[in-house]
Amino acid sequence: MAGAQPNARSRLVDAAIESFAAKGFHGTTTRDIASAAGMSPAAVYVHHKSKEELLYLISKEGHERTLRLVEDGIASSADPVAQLRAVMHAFAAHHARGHTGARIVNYELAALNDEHLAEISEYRRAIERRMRDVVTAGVTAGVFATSNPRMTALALLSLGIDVARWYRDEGDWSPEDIGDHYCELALRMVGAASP
Amino acid sequence: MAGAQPNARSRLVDAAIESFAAKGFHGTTTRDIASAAGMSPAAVYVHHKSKEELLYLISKEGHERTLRLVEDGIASSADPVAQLRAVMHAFAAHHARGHTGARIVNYELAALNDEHLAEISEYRRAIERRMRDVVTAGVTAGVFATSNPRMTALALLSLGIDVARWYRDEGDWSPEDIGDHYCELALRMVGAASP
DNA sequence: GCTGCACGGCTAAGCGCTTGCTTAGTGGTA
DNA sequence: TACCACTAAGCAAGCGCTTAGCCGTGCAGC
Repeated sequence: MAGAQPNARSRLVDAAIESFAAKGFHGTTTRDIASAAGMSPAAVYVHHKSKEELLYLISKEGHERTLRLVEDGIASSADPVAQLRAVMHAFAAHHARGHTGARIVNYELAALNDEHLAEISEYRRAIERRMRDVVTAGVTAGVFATSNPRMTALALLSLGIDVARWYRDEGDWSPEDIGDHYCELALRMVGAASP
Repeated sequence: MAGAQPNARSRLVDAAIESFAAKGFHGTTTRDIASAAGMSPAAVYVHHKSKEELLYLISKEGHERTLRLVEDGIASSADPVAQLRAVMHAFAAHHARGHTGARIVNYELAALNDEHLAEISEYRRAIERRMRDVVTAGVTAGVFATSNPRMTALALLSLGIDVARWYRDEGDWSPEDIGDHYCELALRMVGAASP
């Protein structure tokens, strides 16, 4: 019936993101994904090896983007205060704007197979390390003051990640609003000197 | 073979908590639950109406406990600073200690049916209202200072909830450690005067 | 104190359906 | 004619849940 669609593969990925985010990996059937992409169930397997690999693809892409975003924030300045501001703003706004994908990235790790999970965990450790480094750099420089830099760094990421859980597009706040306020919260959490 | 077990019903609930937390509601089969409780698949339906109702039971119990915990923290004092300290300590420590159940409470809402979800959502709104009231009371009293009390209150709950996602029993920190540090973070987030 | 039997917790077996995925083939393009 | 994107049909396995019946227990009648 339909001829070749040049973007069928990515349409399937988009459909999978929508479905996994709404119903979870195990709550989504390959038929859900196919019909959300406007194709027959078999089309999924023309373009992708398995349902799990589709999840891995989404998870990997999402983690890469998040790591890049954190690294860009750090690279934007040599000052820990400015770094934290940049990272937290981008991180929180991203988890609001991209909450659909971010839900999969953060809440469907257990559905990955062992090999894929090991690879994805590496990204997560890298992200945590980057944030920890920003906080400890600020403490060392005397511009931050916190009794437990490691837990504080984890809490900063945790706070940003959880935005993906509660954020709604129809809500009162834009991703930008959230980025702004979370910036203020982050600076307070690390005990940065008041402006 | 086996005789009557007086606690079979609650053993099935415990098994469901373990299974749902580890593999998610849709990733868990009724056979998983039964065998984790040391029973045959049919035993689940002797004591519970359906798999969904088992989830509802766990979710309701968990939400009740969380709401009570927040209310107890507020009732412990008339001072917003002391109230926030009590609530945040209990809330964060609870999400660490009870991370297994808390994961179901916070991440499996979408698997509830419409009627059950409506009931559970009422609990969540009540919890949010309580936290918002503490923050606004502090702002009104002049002991807290934040540019967006509503978002700050949501962030406080969000921070506590996400503990359930990342906390591991084998980690370096006890629930008490987390309660202590999250207290400090919370007071900073609301802009409480330094001690 | 013993027997017979109703009761209720639990299981073996399996029903109808859905799952992830495969196979064989169709139809448009070059 | 060869190719490629895609589908119709369906397979084996696993799903939530039901049914029929077993077995240990407790109690009425003797």
